[in-house]
Amino acid sequence: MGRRRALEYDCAIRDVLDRIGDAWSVLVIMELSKGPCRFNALRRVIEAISQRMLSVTLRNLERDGLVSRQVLDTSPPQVEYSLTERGASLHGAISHLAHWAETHQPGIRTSRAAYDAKEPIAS
Amino acid sequence: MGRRRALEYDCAIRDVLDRIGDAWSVLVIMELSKGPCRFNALRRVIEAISQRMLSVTLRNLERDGLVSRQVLDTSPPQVEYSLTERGASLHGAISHLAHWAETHQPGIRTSRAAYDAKEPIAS
DNA sequence: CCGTATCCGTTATGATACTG
DNA sequence: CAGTATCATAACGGATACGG
Repeated sequence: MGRRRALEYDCAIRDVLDRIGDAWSVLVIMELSKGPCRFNALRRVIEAISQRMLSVTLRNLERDGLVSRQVLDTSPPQVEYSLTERGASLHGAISHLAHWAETHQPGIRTSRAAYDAKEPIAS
Repeated sequence: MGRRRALEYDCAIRDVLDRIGDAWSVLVIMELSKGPCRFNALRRVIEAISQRMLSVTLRNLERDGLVSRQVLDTSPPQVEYSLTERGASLHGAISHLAHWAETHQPGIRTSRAAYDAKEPIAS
């Protein structure tokens, strides 16, 4: 079967990872932590994201109360997204992990290279 | 295309989430943080994990230098897994996120319920 | 401008069977 | 006990076209 929800496992951390473990949520949260942003503006910044995935990602974040959606009453209707207080606090927790990642990335890359060297593609 | 590596995005946090974002890595790290454990013992504890996924998960964690693998010279050969120092430090970073998750889970569930109530399955 | 709906290829993963 | 190989399948995500 697919990957998601392999186990409910009433573990709070799973709830969070199911949300931010995907490819885009973290990037969106990071971007919104700089300030409110409109849909297409986000698209331009994250550029590689498809319209569909940005839409899905934002909807999920909004559903969890991490992002708020504000429809502006302008001539071409605009929609502005921003982090809620909860989203901002999550951003803090993520930053902690991001700091760990930056600190250990060199070591991890070294480990990977060493591991791969021992197990060549062909046997 | 598939889900993984939608964007390389030279962002260290992605490297970490690509590793621990999956369903099992966090559970394995959590379990090993309690102390060394053998393969089938892990299987029993995490119970819902398939043999294949435990194998794959452990291999990836080992590749990143987060887990060490020790073959014991016993009659039926046994293999003991344990967190490396790096793995232990990641566990610390995860714990921080886990704490956030536990703190905010009730609020998130409330938000989800409210959101879903507004958008019924049938329109 | 801001999305949603559909189609469809790619990938992750469980089941099963087999090896050391 | 501790894995690996193969297969089938469900889920993910991009492209595209359309709607508000």
